[in-house]
Amino acid sequence: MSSILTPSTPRRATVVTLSELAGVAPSTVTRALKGDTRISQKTRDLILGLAKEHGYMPNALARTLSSGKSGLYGLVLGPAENPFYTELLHEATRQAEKLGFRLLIIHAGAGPIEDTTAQALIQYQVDGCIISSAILSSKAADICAQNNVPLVMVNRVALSHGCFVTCDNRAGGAEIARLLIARGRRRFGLVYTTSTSSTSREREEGFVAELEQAGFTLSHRFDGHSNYDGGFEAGREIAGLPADQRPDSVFALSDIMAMGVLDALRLASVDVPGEILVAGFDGVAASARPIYDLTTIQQPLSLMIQRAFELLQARTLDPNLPDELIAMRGKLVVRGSTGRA
Amino acid sequence: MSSILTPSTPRRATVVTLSELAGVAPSTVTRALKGDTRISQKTRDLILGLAKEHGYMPNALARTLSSGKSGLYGLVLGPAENPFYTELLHEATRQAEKLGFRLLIIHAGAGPIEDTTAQALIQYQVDGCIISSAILSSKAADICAQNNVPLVMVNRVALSHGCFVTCDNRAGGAEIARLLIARGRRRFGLVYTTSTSSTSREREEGFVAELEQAGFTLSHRFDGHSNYDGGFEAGREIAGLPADQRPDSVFALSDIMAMGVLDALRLASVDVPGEILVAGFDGVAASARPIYDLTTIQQPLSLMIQRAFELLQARTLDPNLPDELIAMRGKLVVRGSTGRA
DNA sequence: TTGAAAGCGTTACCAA
DNA sequence: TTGGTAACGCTTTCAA
Repeated sequence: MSSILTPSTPRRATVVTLSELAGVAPSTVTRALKGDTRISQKTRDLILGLAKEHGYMPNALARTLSSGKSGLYGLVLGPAENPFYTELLHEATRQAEKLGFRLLIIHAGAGPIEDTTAQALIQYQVDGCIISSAILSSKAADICAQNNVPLVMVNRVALSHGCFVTCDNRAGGAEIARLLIARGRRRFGLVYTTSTSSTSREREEGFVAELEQAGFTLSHRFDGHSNYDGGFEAGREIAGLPADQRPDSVFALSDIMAMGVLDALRLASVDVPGEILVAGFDGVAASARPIYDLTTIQQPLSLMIQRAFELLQARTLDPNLPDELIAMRGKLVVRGSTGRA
Repeated sequence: MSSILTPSTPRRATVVTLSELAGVAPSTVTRALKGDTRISQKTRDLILGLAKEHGYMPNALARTLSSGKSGLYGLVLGPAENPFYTELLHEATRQAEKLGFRLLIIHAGAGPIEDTTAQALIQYQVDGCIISSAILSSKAADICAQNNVPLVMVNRVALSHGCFVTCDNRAGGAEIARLLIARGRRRFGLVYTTSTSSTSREREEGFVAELEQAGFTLSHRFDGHSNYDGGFEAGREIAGLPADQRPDSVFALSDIMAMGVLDALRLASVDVPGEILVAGFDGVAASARPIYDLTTIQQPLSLMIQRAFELLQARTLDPNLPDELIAMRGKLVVRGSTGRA
């Protein structure tokens, strides 16, 4: 309404504006707005009415300045070519919305996090930060520590500072190993990744340890570069081997790589699961597509994010809480890519 | 360093802190920090030295309060199951980082944007907002208009208020039609979507208009629901038709749906491009995977985002600029899914 | 139940 | 070249 009367940049209503309109003090307006009980019904109604009428919106940034809490969480996202991070983004956004927080995108992509990125966290006074996958330089971590910004890593473990929430990657890797062994497989291929990610290293360790426990060993290793193309390339190499030298089962450390493997095998007319069994890890939505029908370890993403927020919120209230390290067991989802028992 | 000496929540250095340390006025510190020229080399060095020594970080929120610019842009993301939005997120993040802006995730997903979402934009004083795909209620749009928040839609057109940057969807649809016709096709299938998205409607119109111009008409229509599963379902329906009643070519209005179509056809052993040609729209990275090898219209995403930021920045400086409506021509990328000439 | 005033960290403006 | 001070919008504490 008012914008029609004042064509040139109408000023937004503020607490002071409203207080003048209502003939009360600014503090009274604040109280009425946040539902403070000790305030007369009459003035409250008056103020609430004025607020609505003038389309009042609190300035969250000003609030931060005086209250110290910004309601902002930083989000550092891994390379979203991997749908796992896409799903993580969705889930985090959904939950943040419900909790009344906002997410500041700090980084998205494969590269490491620059120091300037960490600085943005400080400058925007985030109440905490969720870091998935990407690598935080130790200097950046120091910056956060010095400025009391709580950190929670999701799907990777923390170096020296910060909480983390992960899947029990070792147990998941072991479970895949047991499944493949139970299916009578003896020549095990692994599509790994050289990224410094703790996550994939743990999955590999769990897998290999379980194999060795059963008296077996890895027969092939392929670098899948943590992405589809890397998986695809691995699949091509496998298909290119003479049939009697191929692995009879392949564990790709993430679904996105497994998808690449499956597509390459399909193009080469190698039958899955007839000739080779394939398993992945993560449980992204695409793994359930009929074309992939991929056996995988499903991460409890929603719960992981929920815990991450809880850790963050707790540390916003009490910065001196010690770091907590949470691991959740993933769920084995057996699908067609590993055949029938 | 100082944090070691003061274990209990060390206070961050501020402009005032530094000014006291240096024995100058706060305004002098501000000037030195932002590289104002008219300041003596000596004081500048002194102040810069102190700033570094004490790990000073400007408080971006306080800055907003007094300068009016937050350096924050809102980002409303469509359902990121569609890799197009994932790529958009990446590109926007990358460019924002380079420009010194931060992105506030306002929404991600299929649902419409609630009014509370629009409120968040106002409350966090964003300098502008990029909206991709999702639907902004007209009330939400009003809220933005009333509060002078510049809006730029990417990949969809604006209702009544706001700029937009899109692909020339009609021209793209027409180009696909010409290609299919040139390949000798006569029975044209369309995988459309009922979402209110202007984008897909335009693509469809361009496609159909070009067909009719050449004396042809659509023979089949399938609702693909804008996602993979919908495309897959459409593909199954197509494969389920008697061979002589199937379309001999299919245009899916987005790559993600086309991928579903291709997978369904493959599972049903329908040969592409032998029996049916398939084309998509968007040019997402996955369309280039050998398994899909999908002919598509490639949107100039990077440039689109760049323009979007430019529009936003210009309107931050001058809120009275009229809305600008930019369309860019996409590039036809011919791949194997439409066969050889 | 309400008011007054100080303070959050930064910038901008007017003086000196 | 620098200083002083008000202002941004909100919260909080202390008084009334």
